[in-house]
Amino acid sequence: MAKRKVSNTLALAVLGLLQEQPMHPYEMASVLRERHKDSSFKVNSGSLYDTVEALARHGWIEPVETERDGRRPERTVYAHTKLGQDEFVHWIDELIRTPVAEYPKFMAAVSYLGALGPDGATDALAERADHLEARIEETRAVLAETVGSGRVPRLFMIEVECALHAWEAERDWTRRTIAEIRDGSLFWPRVERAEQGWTWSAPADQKGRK
Amino acid sequence: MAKRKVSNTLALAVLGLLQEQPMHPYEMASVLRERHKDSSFKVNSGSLYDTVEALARHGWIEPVETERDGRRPERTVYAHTKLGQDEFVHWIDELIRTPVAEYPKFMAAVSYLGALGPDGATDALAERADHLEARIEETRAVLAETVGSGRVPRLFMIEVECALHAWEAERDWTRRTIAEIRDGSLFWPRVERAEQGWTWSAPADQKGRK
DNA sequence: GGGCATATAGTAGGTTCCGACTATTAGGAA
DNA sequence: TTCCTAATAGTCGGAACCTACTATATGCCC
Repeated sequence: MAKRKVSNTLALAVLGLLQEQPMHPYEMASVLRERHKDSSFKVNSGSLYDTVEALARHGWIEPVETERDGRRPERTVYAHTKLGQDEFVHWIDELIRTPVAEYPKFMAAVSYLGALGPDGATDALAERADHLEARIEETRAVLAETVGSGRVPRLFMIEVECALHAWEAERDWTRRTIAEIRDGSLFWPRVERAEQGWTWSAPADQKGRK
Repeated sequence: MAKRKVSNTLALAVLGLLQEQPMHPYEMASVLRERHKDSSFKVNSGSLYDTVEALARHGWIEPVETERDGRRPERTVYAHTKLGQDEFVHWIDELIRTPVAEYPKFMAAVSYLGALGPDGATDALAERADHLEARIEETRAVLAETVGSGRVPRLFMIEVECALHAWEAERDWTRRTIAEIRDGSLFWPRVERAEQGWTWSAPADQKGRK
């Protein structure tokens, strides 16, 4: 499978918005924020303008007019093309169908959880769990006042439910891990420098060596 | 909180490895792969050399010798510094403690799940669920032959358990969503262009308008 | 013992991405 | 009226990142 011409997912958001109506980049950013889509897409003005240009280069969108309001900077309004419309659907299909490796920062840190020691680790994990809890509450509130009130169809906010589910899972894992460190079921080896590489203490009678 | 000098998590991996012993970049990559850490860190030789250079620039690591074996390219061996050691622990603590926004590609695509239509969506989601299932099985196998056999302490592979948990959650959400689309409990509005913006059909008697 | 795949070690070059900045207008406080 | 802030609209320079490539050495199959 050949690599995508434009791989930034912000491009997906742009294509999505232009399915509805022509827009200029600044408006795209505003609409995305209004609809809470800025939790699924990193909406950064620098990236946005780059992305729009790249999409135009490849013929997936095209400028339809440039307006100027007083002495404000000129704005270029873009519309999607037939090509862009097809690509939009194919891209979504591919992204849903095929999981790709991602490298969340948390996973990287958990890799070296050992470096914090059992107390440092439980402390840091506990704080994370609290932050996650707060974020989960906020998200639930957003869902309640949009989908819950019938103002927005549930399908249009489905990614928020998906994210919510992921955070809940992360919170649960975090809490469970804290508990396992506390009650000793996650054994904490003491690593020591040996003449050749490292040795670590083992839970029962096992001894390991790298 | 001031921004980190080097924010690439690959730098965390480098610091982690150098806590054990001095190494040259190529060896770091090999060791990371050996230990299955390449699922938490994107190990790319180009990025690796850049990252190592950046760490050296900031004084977190330093070159200790350059060797040459026959006519092979020269290799520079690096060691961590006191600064790098402190930074390593602080960085991990921060990453664990404070969740940061990330933008997985799947979330972006789910945002526009509607574009696939109910049948296209269930089809794509089902394929994803199968891929996830396969990945989960593989990961379990890896855990069994390392931690399960007592060759590696569980703490040293804890990030693999964390990832496993996340994938299981994603698989569950995916399966549940497929079921909800099929049985109609996730209502699929038909969106239509109106004179001003868009209208969509509503499940019961509700009507919405953006 | 010739050829081919793989492991070793790193470089080069370009694209993408992002934070920080510019400049104008509108609205309200004082 | 003037000052200050927020909103509007976008630019710019540099860091990060990744792909593709170079070049040597080694093992091994036939």
